[in-house]
Amino acid sequence: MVKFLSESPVTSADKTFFQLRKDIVEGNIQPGSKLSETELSTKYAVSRAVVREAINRLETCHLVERRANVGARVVTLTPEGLIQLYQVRESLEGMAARLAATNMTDEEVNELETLLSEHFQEVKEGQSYYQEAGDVDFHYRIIVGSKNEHLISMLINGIYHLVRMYRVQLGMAGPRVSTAFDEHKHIVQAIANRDGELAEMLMRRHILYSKNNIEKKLQ
Amino acid sequence: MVKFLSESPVTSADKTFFQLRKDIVEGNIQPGSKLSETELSTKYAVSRAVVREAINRLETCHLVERRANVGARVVTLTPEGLIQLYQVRESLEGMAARLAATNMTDEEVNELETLLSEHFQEVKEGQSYYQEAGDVDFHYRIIVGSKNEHLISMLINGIYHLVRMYRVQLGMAGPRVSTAFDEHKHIVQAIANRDGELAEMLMRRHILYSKNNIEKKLQ
DNA sequence: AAAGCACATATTGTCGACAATATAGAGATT
DNA sequence: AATCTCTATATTGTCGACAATATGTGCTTT
Repeated sequence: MVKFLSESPVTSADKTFFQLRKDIVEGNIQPGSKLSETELSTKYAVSRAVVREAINRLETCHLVERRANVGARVVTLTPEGLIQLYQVRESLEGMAARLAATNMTDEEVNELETLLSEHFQEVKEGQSYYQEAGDVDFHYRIIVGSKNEHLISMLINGIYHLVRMYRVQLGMAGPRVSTAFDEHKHIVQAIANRDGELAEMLMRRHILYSKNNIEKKLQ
Repeated sequence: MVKFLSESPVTSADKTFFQLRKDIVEGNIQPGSKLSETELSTKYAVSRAVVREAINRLETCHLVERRANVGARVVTLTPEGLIQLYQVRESLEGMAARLAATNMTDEEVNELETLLSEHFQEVKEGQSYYQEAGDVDFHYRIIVGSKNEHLISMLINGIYHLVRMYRVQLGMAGPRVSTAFDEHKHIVQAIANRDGELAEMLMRRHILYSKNNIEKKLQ
């Protein structure tokens, strides 16, 4: 169950994949830049086969684009891409919230409420540097709480890293601080009331606002 | 644009991937069975590296599950899995229909209407053996018509092959013939009227009915 | 007899080398 | 001068061999 959150690399290809993904998402490897297999294999001190496997996995995350016999490049971010990404995210996370309202155990709901109050303390004390981690954790729990494997996989393996990449590239460390917190609170209330429809609607709005906020930065 | 429909294999790993996917989806390789790398490499006359890459891609389609140092098995189908799959499909294809109503060109809408009338002829003449291909084509066009790359990729690379696999395993060659046709007709009308909300709702119902139909077979 | 341990075996993970392909640049041609 | 062709080079695709790991078998021990 927690396997989605604590990805523990067991194989060398795993480690290389996680490292590369981190480097791309956090901007250490620039969008549009080429991923040379030989270069990376010397850099990370592994064989080319390992790097190839890592790049293949990055491709399925939509973090790199690969052309046969040519190579892989880190995706370039575009305003259209951001809009399309948030369209999908709105739909999927809305669905996750709806399912979570039905499928989360009482204990999981309690933990979500605890997380929220911790979050509240941090916001009150102005510890905005915990923001991103807190926000990611909040969304993660609801996604996992949906108990739908396909949904979980698409969001956590696919969408989320791209979202983070956009945030980093646009220089937005965390989400909108105080307003986002209120939105989180209402979503949790709806889930605690087992009101799936409301939870979905609130989550969709929450993500829509978030998109609008990011779009402002883009222009 | 058409790249999603006409996947042309250029590399040896591509061909192996397509072949394996076909064999799994069409039931030539049974659910739950082990995919031995050495065995497959002799069977398809390619190196183990090629087979490994193909299996990796199958894993990202959720057609096989892999455990490190142990190997890959074809997924086993469960009633819960089917329900979760159709939950996601309902949401995503509903979204696709909504976006298609906005983003399809007039020409694409015309082609969709043409396809539908061809389909109608076939149903009238009782050529139900064209059913599945026609149904798949219908859904494909709307998905591609959404013009959302993420959505297209998730549905066509991920969901659809699993759906087909369930259909084959449950012995349902095509979808429900006559009623499904009417549903298709209404969806196209909504798209032609550029009524995204209605198109989404009708598509969701269409998939819901389809799910109910399959669930009956499961018990 | 059941449980635990050690070892043999088969499978996956990793590696370096070779083959096939794309790209850039020099030279030839109009 | 511009374009085309050919070649050299670098990169990716493929392969077979070796290393590391998991699993099953037989033995030992209680």
